[in-house]
Amino acid sequence: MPELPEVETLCRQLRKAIVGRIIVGSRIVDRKLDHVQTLAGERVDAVSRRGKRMIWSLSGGRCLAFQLRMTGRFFWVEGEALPPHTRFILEFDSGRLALSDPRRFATIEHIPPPPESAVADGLSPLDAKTLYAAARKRTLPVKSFLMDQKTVSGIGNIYASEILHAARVAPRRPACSLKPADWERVAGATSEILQRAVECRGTSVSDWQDLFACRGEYQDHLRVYGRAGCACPGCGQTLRRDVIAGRSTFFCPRCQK
DNA sequence: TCCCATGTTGCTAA
DNA sequence: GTTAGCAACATGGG
Repeated sequence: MPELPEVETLCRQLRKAIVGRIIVGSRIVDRKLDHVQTLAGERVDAVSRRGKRMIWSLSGGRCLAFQLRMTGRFFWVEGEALPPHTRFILEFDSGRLALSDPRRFATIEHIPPPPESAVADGLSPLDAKTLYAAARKRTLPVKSFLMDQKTVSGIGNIYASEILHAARVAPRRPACSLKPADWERVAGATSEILQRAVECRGTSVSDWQDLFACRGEYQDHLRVYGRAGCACPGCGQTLRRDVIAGRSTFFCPRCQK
């Protein structure tokens, strides 16, 4: 799915577009979403985010939680034409919101207001000591550790490679083998990269688009993702692609130790 | 035709 | 208990 920066981009845009507004009507296009109850008459009181999950607080007291997974996108629609692969439509008096999702992996859930989460969000400052402690007994590759959402939420496949390159840590190292100094660099790189990516409205390596169908710009700042065979921007060594836990992983074999 | 894809879950086996 | 590996979900692009 979109990773944290892409979901954060949507949250910021949606806050301006729909918070305080009443849902006039909702329409389910994809029967996989038949369980979503009617939303007509509810007001959207807040739009928030937990990692890659977006949560709307509704005036009725409940919340709607969206997981966009791989290809879910929200588009603001002012004319008649709906985007391709529209699965769900929400109508406001100011316009319509379409959930488009070619692969149909996205999920929508009605949930009670969620309690405060114990998991650190990738956009908030991370504490290196907490990461070190959480990884102490974990032998899985540090890249998988960063992506598993249980310690830090929001990091996906693209940003995991970027973060580890910036922190000069080899992705296959067991999580428990990182020293406190390594975690300091990982923590710093995570905040820095995710914040930059939010400022760029995400990464459009394939087809990511924001609420207004604009591409992000962080793909112009990627240093390793998708660049196997290219020179490492740090040292000039040829970048490699390996598969870790079934996912493409890009790294520099010289400057990442 | 084959392989790949920004995610998550659940199964099996080591 | 932990982890690796795989399949599943479903579709489109190169």
